[in-house]
Amino acid sequence: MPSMDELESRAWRGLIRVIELLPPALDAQMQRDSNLTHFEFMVLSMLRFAPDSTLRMTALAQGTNASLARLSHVCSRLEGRGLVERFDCPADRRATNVRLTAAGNEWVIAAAPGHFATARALVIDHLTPEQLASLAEITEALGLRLDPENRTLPAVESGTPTE
Amino acid sequence: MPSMDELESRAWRGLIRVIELLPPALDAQMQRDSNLTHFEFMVLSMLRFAPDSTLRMTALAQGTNASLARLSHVCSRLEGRGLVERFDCPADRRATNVRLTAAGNEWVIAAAPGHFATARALVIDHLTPEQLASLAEITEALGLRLDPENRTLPAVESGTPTE
DNA sequence: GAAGAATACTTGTAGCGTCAAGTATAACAC
DNA sequence: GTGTTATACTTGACGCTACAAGTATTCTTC
Repeated sequence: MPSMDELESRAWRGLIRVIELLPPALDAQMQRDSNLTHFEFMVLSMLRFAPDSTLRMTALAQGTNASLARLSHVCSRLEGRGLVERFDCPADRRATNVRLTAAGNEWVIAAAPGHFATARALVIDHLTPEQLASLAEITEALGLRLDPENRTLPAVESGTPTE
Repeated sequence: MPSMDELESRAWRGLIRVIELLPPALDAQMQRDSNLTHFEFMVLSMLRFAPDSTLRMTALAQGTNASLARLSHVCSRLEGRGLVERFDCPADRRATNVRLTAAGNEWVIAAAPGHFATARALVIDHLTPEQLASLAEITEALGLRLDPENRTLPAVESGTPTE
């Protein structure tokens, strides 16, 4: 029977706990201070640093670890609020581009400091440089394994090796 | 302007990635194999190891890192499926107790192996013992900070003894 | 160059979680 | 005892995400 030893169990329960508590905490701050979801903030942030503040839906979905359906809904809302705009991609007419509007740009810029402060207050400031290095290593390893359908990383290789 | 250095940024992005991807992955396996949410599985598991398979709602909420409202909804569904039953707590009539039914017990027991296998396949098997130790340390530190209203840790001070 | 397959989305529906409000009991103050 | 406050939930409405199905292009193969 597959059970866990003490160390494995501690790590697992700790991870689950963080996973249950961190997202609501991030959303709460964002909602309160900027009327945004944490995910919406990520979307706007990615656009902000993209060339011409524009990305294709697929690229944006990959960059934010989200499904296309989820992103589509979110973009509809953001578009309704005037923070982004969508237009057909001239190069590939199946695709649609999303661009940050001027209003959207101002909105992210205003939201960013609070977000970084929260990231520090909730996570970064409580870890030593060694722990930060471990966390980066660990989460990068897990990220590779967790991406089920190659949604989130540019498909550098053809396949994910399965057990 | 509070920004992040390279190491902080890697750790943060990695953590966010895991947080976005792991919960859906856990839910997907549970849903497919046992028709349960990962959270529902946690609820049933906690009850399974509680004395008399019974816990008060508050204790159960703390143990699963959830709000009382969320737990209440979930228990209603589980009760509807006959996996748990609720009854008034004789010691404190404000409180309600939740008990695992026989059917519920069988259901968790059947679901557990698949869950542990998934935990291994997605997380544990990809980490060295040192990384597991780091992860336990890190997540426990973060967990302490993340608990907003002291919901999730047993209130050691005021004491919530069962019955 | 036409059929079939793959890609890139969009949309509708259903389910789960959060928030706000409500009820009932207990504990405390005086 | 009585009034006030705190605790322990429950419930209803709303928002967000997943899933499934649908549409419109592009690619591939022959």
